[in-house]
Amino acid sequence: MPVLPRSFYLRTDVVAVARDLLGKYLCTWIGEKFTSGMIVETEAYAGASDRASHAYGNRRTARTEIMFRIGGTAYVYLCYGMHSLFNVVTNDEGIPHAVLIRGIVPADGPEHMLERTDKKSFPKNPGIGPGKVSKLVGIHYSHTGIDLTVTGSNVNKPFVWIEDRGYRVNPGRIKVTARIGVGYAGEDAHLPYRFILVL
DNA sequence: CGGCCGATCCACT
DNA sequence: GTGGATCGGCCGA
Repeated sequence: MPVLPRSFYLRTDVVAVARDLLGKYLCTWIGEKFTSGMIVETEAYAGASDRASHAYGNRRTARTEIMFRIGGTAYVYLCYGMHSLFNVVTNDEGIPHAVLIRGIVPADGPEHMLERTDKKSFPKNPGIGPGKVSKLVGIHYSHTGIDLTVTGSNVNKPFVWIEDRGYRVNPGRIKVTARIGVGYAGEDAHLPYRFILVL
């Protein structure tokens, strides 16, 4: 399956990248297990000019440094002390744009996902919610910085990448809303930067 | 070094 | 609809 190339992530419009990630497949080879899910919800974070972004005003810290890397890098951080949230860095090196992956529909390796969530069967929407996305595919905040354009499966080393499997998204099925949990961002809290693929 | 709070989830009522 | 879990990041002293 075609892995999304560097050029996909290098585009300058982070909002367009967030929209285009709908229908793509988030894949991981972690802990000797392969799992994947189709992306159905994303949020764009426009870096320096976006009050909701961790990198607002080009703020650099040990954590946000990853956001300044070249597009196609994974930015994963811990939220509420217990959830690893997975983001895709976009744009050129030095421009801290990112897309938060908020929801997936399980595809490959459902048995591993059930094991990771300690369940016998899937509930209604098992992969909706950014914390659940990471839980299902095995992503941990220690995986921040991984190169998303490199894939692999046969050594004991974590790999994370995104594939285009040819699923064609009907634009009429994309719902656009404001982002979740960013009330502190003032006017930027209302920006239409959240994309949901209604199946 | 202390303290506050977060791009959340789930069990329980 | 509500609150508890649970801890790294960040800021100010």
